[in-house]
Amino acid sequence: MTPNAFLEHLNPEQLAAVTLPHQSALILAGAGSGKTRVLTTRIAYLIQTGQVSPAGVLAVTFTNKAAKEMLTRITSMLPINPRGMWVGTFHGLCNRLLRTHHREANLPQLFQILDSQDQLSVIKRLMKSLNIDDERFPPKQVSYFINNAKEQGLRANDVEVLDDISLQYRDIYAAYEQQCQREGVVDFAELLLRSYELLSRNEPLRAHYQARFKYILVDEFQDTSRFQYAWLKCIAGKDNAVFAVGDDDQSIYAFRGAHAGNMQTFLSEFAVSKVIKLEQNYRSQSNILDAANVLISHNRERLGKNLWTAEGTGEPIRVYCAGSDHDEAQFIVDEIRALANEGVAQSQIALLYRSNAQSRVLEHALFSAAIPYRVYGGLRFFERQEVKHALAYLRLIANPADDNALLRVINFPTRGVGSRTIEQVQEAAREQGITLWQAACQKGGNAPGKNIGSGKGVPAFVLLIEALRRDTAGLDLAEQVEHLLYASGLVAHYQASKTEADRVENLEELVNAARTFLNEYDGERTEEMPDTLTAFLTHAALEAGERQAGEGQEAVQLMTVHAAKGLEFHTVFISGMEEGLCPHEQSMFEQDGLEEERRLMYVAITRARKRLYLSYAQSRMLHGQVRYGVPSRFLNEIPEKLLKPINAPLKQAEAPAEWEAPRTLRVESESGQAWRIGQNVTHPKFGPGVIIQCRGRGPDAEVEVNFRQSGTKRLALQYAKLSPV
DNA sequence: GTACTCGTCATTTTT
DNA sequence: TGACGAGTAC
Repeated sequence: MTPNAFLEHLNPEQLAAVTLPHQSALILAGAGSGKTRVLTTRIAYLIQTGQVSPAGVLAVTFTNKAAKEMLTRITSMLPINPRGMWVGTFHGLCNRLLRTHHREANLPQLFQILDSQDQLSVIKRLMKSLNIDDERFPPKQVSYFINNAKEQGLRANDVEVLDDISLQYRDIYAAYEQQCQREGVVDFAELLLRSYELLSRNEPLRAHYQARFKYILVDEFQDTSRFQYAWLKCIAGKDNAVFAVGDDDQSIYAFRGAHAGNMQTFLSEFAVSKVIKLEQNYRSQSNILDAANVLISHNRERLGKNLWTAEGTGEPIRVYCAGSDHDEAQFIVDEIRALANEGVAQSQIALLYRSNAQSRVLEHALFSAAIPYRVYGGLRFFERQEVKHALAYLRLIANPADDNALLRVINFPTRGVGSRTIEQVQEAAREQGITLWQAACQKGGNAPGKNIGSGKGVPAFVLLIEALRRDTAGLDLAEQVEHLLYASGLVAHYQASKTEADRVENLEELVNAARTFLNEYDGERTEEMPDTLTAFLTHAALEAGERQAGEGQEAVQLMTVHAAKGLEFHTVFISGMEEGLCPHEQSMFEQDGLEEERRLMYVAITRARKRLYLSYAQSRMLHGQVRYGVPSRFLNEIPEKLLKPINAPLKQAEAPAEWEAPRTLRVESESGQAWRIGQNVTHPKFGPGVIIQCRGRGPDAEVEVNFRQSGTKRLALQYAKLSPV
């Protein structure tokens, strides 16, 4: 393929972004503006034109899914081995770095990764052994404290101590650090921190990577945390080009550390002279986009951007006022039925809500109506209890020092190792400064040391693990997993259970997962990851797998607004448009909480291609109590002209004051210039803003504009020196 | 070891 | 309301 072939269908802004010379740039990519396309085409273009070799490309994404998607698209454009490129999540890339340089990073090559669950159980165990009151210091808080410190790049020694409480937190952090180091395990935050320390302290290594990665591309840049930004800055150095793609209006993860302010910082620190806005939307019709534009214009903290489409106006946004949450659900069900008659595929219909608890009523109504549906959320494959048990056996085979894995399965399935016995093993390990496995072996092998426990459980366990290690030695990964499932008694345990028999299926699925993994990765064994088993365990920790939900079949899609980011549907229902729910009341306590809620709403609206429903309920069952709701303020922020109330009036009827020119969607000034709701404009005095209302015609035509700096103003077109942006 | 009760709590979530 | 964790009783 010639470079021209994949540049052909790009619009001018996309083309400019794709073909940008070697310099740092910010691409403000609105919803549905072809962001992934730009990113992947740029990589393909750079390689194809010989500006960089695959090995010189570093691309960071936020999810594994996005990384995979990017690789697939690139390899479909170019016949290259993607292995040379570094494409992955921050954590995935850090893992790769640390495996390659484990010695310099002071880690065992086969270090294991703790997911959040594992981290919490390590903390609980640690606190118990230190006799720390978990009422005064809830383990969840402790993990938050540790992750937070790491996110700021702080080791336990660096944490500022203000009082006894923070002293205690710091001490736990220090003990936790030691413990992880001893066990050869690393948590998510540690992956980042450790690799940052590695690069920042090891000058030759840093120079090596800076010389290598000429082109660094970052997806979803608005979701980077402060530390991730620092990491990028470190690896980019002075001379490399960072191509950051993001949308500040879609920043909805501040609560977990995303810092959209990185965009501004990036502009100044990387001396960015090129900001390209991708504003043409290829997804939604203009009523939907205009609503989104006007809504988001109420946010003050913006870089500014306005979506437009060539797709036509489309339908008005339907607004439904329900008496109760049940009514609301019933209304949605009825509409879905009607849509089905119109031929809309069920999988093209999404029901979005702010919080998971809201899905219950909807599910109930769908179920009663026999409409198939899929709920996204809940546990993921590698987070399931039975899968984690099986993985714990694997981890023990790979690394006997993994105390956490040992504790997970020493008595599962039960083999007569009670809590007392476990305590004795822990005590023996602590006294002698050895791992739990070593302590257990003492007991098992009748080696010198205290006699632990009274039963045969511990020796049996030791023998089992040793047998597993021996018997799986010559097998491939899938066979190892399969062998372990039966030899450990896991399968037998679940088969015998009345309530948990369905877990056997997931265990069998784990064998499939291992086989798939083997097929995909085995041919690509590299020096940085020589051990297939550890590679698989890493994969399981870093990539928790699909959210459950029956794949493939036609079904209505239910999910939170957060989960819907990046997706699109023919029809979208946004339910629960009530104050307290959307915007969520909890968000009011947060810094810039309301603006984030508005962005959330913006994301939700821009998921719809053709049809959008907003519904709210006057009463709703919440926490076992009936709550009476008021329509969300966001409804009022959307121009009435774009809305079509389905039943009740949207607002309380206002006393008709003085006569007002009828509101319209568009007006023309006498010069013939057309103005429409949602349009970006600029005024010599008030600066940039967005049109939120249009009234009248001819010489009386006027518009209401929400200016970024000076708020809402009503302007007569005849006099105002307004110009389109 | 399991089955039960009681009390607590209640956004959003990826790695 | 209902899910989950801790603690207790058999």
